[in-house]
Amino acid sequence: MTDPLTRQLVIGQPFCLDAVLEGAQDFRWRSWNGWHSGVLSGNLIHIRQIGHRVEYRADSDSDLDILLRRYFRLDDDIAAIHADLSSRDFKIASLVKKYPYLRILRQPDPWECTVSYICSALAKIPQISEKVEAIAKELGNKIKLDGDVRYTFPTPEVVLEVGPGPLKELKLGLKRDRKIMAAAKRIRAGKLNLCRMAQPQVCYAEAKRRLMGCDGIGDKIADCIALFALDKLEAFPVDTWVEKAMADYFFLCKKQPAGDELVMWAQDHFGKYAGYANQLLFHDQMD
DNA sequence: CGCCAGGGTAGAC
DNA sequence: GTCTACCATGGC
Repeated sequence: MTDPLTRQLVIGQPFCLDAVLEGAQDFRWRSWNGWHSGVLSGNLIHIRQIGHRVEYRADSDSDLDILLRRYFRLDDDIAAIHADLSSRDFKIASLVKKYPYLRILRQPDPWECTVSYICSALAKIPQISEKVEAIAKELGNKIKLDGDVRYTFPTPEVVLEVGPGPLKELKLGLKRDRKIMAAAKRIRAGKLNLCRMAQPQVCYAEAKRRLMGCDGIGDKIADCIALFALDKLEAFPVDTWVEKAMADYFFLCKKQPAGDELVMWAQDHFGKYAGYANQLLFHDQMD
């Protein structure tokens, strides 16, 4: 093992790491000794912002610049996205001004994202985080950086190999253990190819349909996975918070459509970046 | 103790 | 299509 490396990533656009990670829909970031500690694609990474750059430390020789640029979606023209959303809706325009640094992340492991959102049902954010971390600690590999100890997230193969016992013992609740096993089986059977679904040639509708083919994955969880890990920016996850925000801002005097109808209304109203609008509405409710 | 929480499902109308 | 009970655990 080589010594840890310290590098700096040049951002080249308005960016605030603390704001990005605070609003991030990724449950694996921790504070550690003045750094943000996270596990990305099996790498333990420490990051912090220095001026207009992001400084990071990691053990890997692999090109983490590319990984982080993809993760933070620095390839998005965020100014153009904000302009497009603002021109479509007055409320969203005000939220863009209020939270200019909020971003969607492109999570590198759609399987981890899937398990995370299966864990998210009827749970608070710290509880979701604890469940995901418990799974990693139980079945992942230990990784260290400086004095920090974390765990990689186990692949579906590992989850299948150890069988249903370990997840059951974690007492995840609401049949979450069985739902995770079921999703892993669909991946093994080739019925759920998450990596292929992350490609642009697989459209949002197909990705969502395939995700919902899993027992325990409905509209909301499918939209979360599509938005945060499968690069489908028109996805619009409707949870209790977003539903309330929509009722307050857009359906005060009208009857609010339910389920899929509301998602389609949002996609028509907000356009191809509906996911960013969703992120703004959700974050504002949390705030 | 009672209540509710980033959902999903099956069974009842 | 819409409503309801149920699934389980932890925090308040």
